Amino acid sequence: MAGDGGPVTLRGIAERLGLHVSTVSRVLNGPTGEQGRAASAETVRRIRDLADELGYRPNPHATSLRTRRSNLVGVLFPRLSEIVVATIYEGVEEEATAQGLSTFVTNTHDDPATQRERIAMVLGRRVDGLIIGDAHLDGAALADPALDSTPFVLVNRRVESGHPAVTCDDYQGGRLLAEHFLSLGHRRVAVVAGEPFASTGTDRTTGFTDRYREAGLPVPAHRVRHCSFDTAGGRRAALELLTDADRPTAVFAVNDLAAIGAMGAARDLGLRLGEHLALAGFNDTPLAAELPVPLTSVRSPMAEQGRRAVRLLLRRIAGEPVASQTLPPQLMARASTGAPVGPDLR
Amino acid sequence: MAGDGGPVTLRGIAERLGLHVSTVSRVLNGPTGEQGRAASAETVRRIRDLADELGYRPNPHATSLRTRRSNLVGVLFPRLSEIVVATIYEGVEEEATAQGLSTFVTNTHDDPATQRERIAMVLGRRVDGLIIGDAHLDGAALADPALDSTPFVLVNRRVESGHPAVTCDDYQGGRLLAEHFLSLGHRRVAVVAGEPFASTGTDRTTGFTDRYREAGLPVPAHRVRHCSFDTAGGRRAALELLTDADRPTAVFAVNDLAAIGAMGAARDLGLRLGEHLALAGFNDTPLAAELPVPLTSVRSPMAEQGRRAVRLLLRRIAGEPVASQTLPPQLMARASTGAPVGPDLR
DNA sequence: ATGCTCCACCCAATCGTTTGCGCCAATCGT
DNA sequence: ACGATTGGCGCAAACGATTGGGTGGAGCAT
Repeated sequence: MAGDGGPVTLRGIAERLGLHVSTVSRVLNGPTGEQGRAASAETVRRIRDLADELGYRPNPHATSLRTRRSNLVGVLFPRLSEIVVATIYEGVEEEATAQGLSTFVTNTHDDPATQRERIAMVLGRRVDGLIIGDAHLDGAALADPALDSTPFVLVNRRVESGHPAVTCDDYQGGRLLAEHFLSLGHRRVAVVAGEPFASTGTDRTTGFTDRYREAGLPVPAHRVRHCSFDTAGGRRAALELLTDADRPTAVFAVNDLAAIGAMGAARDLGLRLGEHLALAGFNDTPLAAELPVPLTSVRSPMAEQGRRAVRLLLRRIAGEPVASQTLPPQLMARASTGAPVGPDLR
Repeated sequence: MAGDGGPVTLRGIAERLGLHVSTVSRVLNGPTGEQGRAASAETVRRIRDLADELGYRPNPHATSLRTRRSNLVGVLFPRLSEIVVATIYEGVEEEATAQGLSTFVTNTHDDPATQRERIAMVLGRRVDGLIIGDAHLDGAALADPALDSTPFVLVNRRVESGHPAVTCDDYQGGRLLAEHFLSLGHRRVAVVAGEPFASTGTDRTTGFTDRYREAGLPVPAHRVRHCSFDTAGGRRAALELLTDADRPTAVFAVNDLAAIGAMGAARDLGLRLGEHLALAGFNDTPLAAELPVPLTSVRSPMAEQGRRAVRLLLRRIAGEPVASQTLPPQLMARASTGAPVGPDLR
């Protein structure tokens, strides 16, 4: 089909048909419905037939150059190898594809310099907008003046300044878990809090500690431990918390990965989950339920966040007013959280 | 700085300087080194100064249109939410960035129709080449004639027809594990084999069973169970294998996720890992070591695969002859694999 | 003075589309 | 029968960059 001479262009089609390229362009861009007023019904048919006989695909570079619209969006994440992020991205990709957009996705490793560099890079690619999933609470990287001319929305993490974002209601998620721990009778609790620059971690932590404070059991500062979001960080933080003289009976790790690290720490200390120690994570990743001791976690709508972020961005690009959205979390109680046990237990 | 009138173009710079755009283009494209022969030293300086005072970034659409080179590569994976894949992609992205390329990455969910559609999509975006990480052994989706005109390489999975690929030496990895099980004295072993269309699973399986056959202990067909690559699949397959009358003493799951599913199954059956049952995975994902019972696994160089795939693709694009590469795996023995125990145990 | 070589630039075509405008013929109204 | 519509297309100018081919003048040797 596409055999002949190089890629099929509008001009190629026009010449074969003895028409002008502008006519062909109008027809091919016009609505598929019978009547635009692009050309006569007969001509329309001939053009359409030849176009897909030849497998014509418009050259996006030419189109973008002319229209100043690239149908490209840039997507920034700390690291795609984290399942939560990857799942959000799946939602982004799904919706973007549905809307005829392509995405440039890139890992910034939460490094401010890389963030700036990558923002510059996608902007250089002339994206129509960007979806930022690695924002730091202070919004530093977003202050780049180059961003003034390109619309963007946040996803996954929000920012203090209140830029439009789609996130899980992390604060509420933290409260849910606190509620759960309280109902189980845990009074001495701790938080593996993740990175202080990520709203996911801080909001979950705040929701949790707020609820505990309201219950008259404020969580002391030394029982809130910041750490990296991975297993290694969770492990270290948990180790410190659990070797404390006054060991907490329940630990909330602000994501499942950190929780798994905490499991490792508990194992090393000879503590059995659900018996000696209650442990909960966040995000309800597919692993949580399969672990030897199934992990209590808070389910957050990840792919949905991604889909909504795309739609939000589209509205921003269209110049419509937009507001942030938060999606409701859901508690998934499992065996890793049980009633507290007395200090006599070893 | 970029304040004034719209985006900075070559023409804008040329006009301000009273030069011709072609001169500016040559200077800005020329080597940074003092002496091309683009223009006088003085002119070069003036152009460079103004260009970065104004924050000039060439419009990639215009460049691509003219040069027929997009510096874009398409990347196909089954699903980015699998950590192995995501890690390979990190390698791809790192190297691509280093080489001045941008990537379109997309999830095909191992669905042939989606694969074809996505290939068409990235081709439509006029990528310079593609990196395919979701190939099926039969190479069906690669037969698309549209692919004839665009170079591509495989990563992660190879294909029967031998198209250039960068993979882990999965066969060798399977053998390593068989060796390990043999040295521990396991004679009745089983394989959670993953999807039959993915070379990763089949090669690991074949390596494993070959080694056992060589040891005079062929693994019967009913002890090799195909399943999806996720925890659910691993769980189901393991459940079937472990409820067999003649229960195997050791199980090799061809990836860590399936292994975790198998852990769930073992847990449900009351089997303790490393005591009643030896279990091993593949890929040595960061979780493996942190699990309550640390999981024996085979480490495969994932990011390195990605980096090499990019370099291989670049050579292909340049028209150089290329050959497939396999990277050596490495056994990481941990507590989940222990010596076999008699049938009396419960 | 003449012819040559270089240097430092400029010219203009081109990549493939989009889009405001204009033109010609057929049709319509009266 | 004649001016006014209108349908159906063609024209040409963009969009921003690259690149093969000039061109004019300075510098040099003869």
